[in-house]
Amino acid sequence: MEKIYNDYSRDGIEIHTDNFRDDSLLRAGLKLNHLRMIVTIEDHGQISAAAEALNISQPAASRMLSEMESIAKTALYERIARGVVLTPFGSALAKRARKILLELREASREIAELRTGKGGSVYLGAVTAPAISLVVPAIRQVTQTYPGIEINIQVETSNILARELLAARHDFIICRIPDELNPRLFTAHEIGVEKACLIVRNGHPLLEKGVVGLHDLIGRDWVFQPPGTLLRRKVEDIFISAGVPLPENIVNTSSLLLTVAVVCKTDAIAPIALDMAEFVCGQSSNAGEACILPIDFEISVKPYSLITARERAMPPSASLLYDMILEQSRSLAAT
Amino acid sequence: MEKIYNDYSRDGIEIHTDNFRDDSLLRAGLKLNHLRMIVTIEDHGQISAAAEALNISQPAASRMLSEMESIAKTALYERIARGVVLTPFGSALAKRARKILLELREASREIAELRTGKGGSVYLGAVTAPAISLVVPAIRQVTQTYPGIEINIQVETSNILARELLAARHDFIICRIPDELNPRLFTAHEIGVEKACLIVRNGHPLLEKGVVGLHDLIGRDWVFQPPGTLLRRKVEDIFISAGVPLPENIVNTSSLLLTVAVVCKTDAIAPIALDMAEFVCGQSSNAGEACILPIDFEISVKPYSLITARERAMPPSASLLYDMILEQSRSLAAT
DNA sequence: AGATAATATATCATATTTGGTATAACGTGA
DNA sequence: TCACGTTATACCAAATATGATATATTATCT
Repeated sequence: MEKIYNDYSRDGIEIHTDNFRDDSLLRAGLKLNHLRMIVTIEDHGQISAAAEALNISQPAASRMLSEMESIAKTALYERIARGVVLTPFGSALAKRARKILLELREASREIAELRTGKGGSVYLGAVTAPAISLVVPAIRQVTQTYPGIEINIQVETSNILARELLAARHDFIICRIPDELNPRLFTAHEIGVEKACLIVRNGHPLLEKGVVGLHDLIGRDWVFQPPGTLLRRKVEDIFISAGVPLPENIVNTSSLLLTVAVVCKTDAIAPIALDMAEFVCGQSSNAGEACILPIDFEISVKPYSLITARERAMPPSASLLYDMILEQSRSLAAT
Repeated sequence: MEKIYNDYSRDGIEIHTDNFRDDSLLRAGLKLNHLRMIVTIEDHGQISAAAEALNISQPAASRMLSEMESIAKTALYERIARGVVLTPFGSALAKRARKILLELREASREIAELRTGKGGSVYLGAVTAPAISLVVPAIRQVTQTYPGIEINIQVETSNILARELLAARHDFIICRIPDELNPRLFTAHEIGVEKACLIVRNGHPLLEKGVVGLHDLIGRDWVFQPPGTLLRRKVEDIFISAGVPLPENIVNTSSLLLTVAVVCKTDAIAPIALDMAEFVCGQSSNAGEACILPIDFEISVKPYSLITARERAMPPSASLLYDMILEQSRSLAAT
């Protein structure tokens, strides 16, 4: 008989697990739908709501939960005022169940990718800067290796992206890990620092100065993102650290388009991500009328990382794109 | 209704996955026993052998496989001369199936641990040196935190341990990754270098010299492990590099006990792992008649690492012991 | 105490699963 | 061509699952 090779070794050495016959949950009759049930119970906190989400009647859901308790030989939930809450046993099982169902979903995805002969699909999110500087070049590369690959990119804030990753709607993300989320949930490789710069319109008076300093910026007009945003606080910190009065004439907007439009048509100064600025100032459009103001200080914001959820499966296509982006960031760092 | 907290965040922010309703394998009726089937087929290469392993008849196994192909909408195996081989689709599914079943087994283990109130169980393997220098101290610590924890340690060579890990019979291992296995299958943290030293009996003539050099060792009697072993090759390399003739009067044995016995009763010199030597020379037994020979060179063998299988689940008790060993190795490195 | 929201249990009907045995079909080697 | 090893299919019986409706029970709030 031809030898069956696993990919454990370089030269085909067979390594077998046992066939899981001793697994008590398996032996007792646990089913995949039980796993869906407990995950849905954890999400909704009510048996009737979970039943609705799973398209079964409430008594059917209740009985399925009782079945699970017989299988696990322990209480998995208890009633509270309005609904149920999982016990530590139930939570432990729900956590595993979620991972199992995610793995199964990735199996579905992988088989679908293999079956269609396409290059597969990838779901990723990125904050704006690396979306442009890293993802776009890597996409160009990967579509040559995987003709027909389907790439889904969400460009959003780190807070939103991190939650989408945890909710398993992304394979990986490029952003920073928000302070209010537990960093142990993630695996992160720092791949860049999100630098910013100031842009002004072509012909702006400050451009005649060569390189400008903080003091040259006093009393000027500004376009800023809303108060509290990261970039804005960073610029404010630079002013405060240097003992320079904060800008006073400010337009507030979170829209990059509006920011650029204002900058092009007025003498306002706007801080934006360096990668974004290089993109904007290189376009042969109205936006091409803006340019980067040479300054004698640096605006660094927090680093961003290539982030996955811990112990999360990734299909081959996503792994490939991940690796390409990582490589791209190393190339950029080396120049 | 009381808020249901996942452990995603520090202050209880709910993040929901969808309820997996779009998962094509799930919708099409995939069952956990299908997963057992395909894993067992991959392991055995024959439907009749897999049927036997799963305690069902051959026709039942054959039909189950056909069912799976209907569910996956693709061919998962093809017949060969004697038995079957998995297609790339089948292999992809088997890989995921194995992970799912391992996760489920860990769920069983975790629930059993929680239910019995014991400290849980851990399966680990270690090569001899760190088994003594790191695992024993960590075990002392962990049994205080987890009274009743059940720890299973296999002390073996790296080749054997790595295969046992891949076969999911260990939670983690401490050894080096064998050259013939694919290192991408593992996650490794280097935690120590397996240093070796020379031992001689108390009263050995060389002890009168204070610190001895390579030239002092010419023409002496030796006890070595068999030709080709790591430590022996390392010592031979040291001699060759210094242009010193290799030892000629050699006893070959892989038995540590025999090695120590010979050293105690003759003027032979033996290289053994430093951690082992410190253990051996500290005993109030016959072995206590040996001591470490002060030498003016160092015998380093390959580093050893704390190793897990990639993307493998670990129960809390195993994670705790893993972390303790890692901490222990950092403490040792800092002194 | 009563109303309300939610869960638990009983019962039923129908469908599905699951294992077996028997045997046909296939692929290979001599 | 035949023998052998292995898989594939047909058919059957029994068990199990799965959903529903009806209604009992529980917990909380007013």
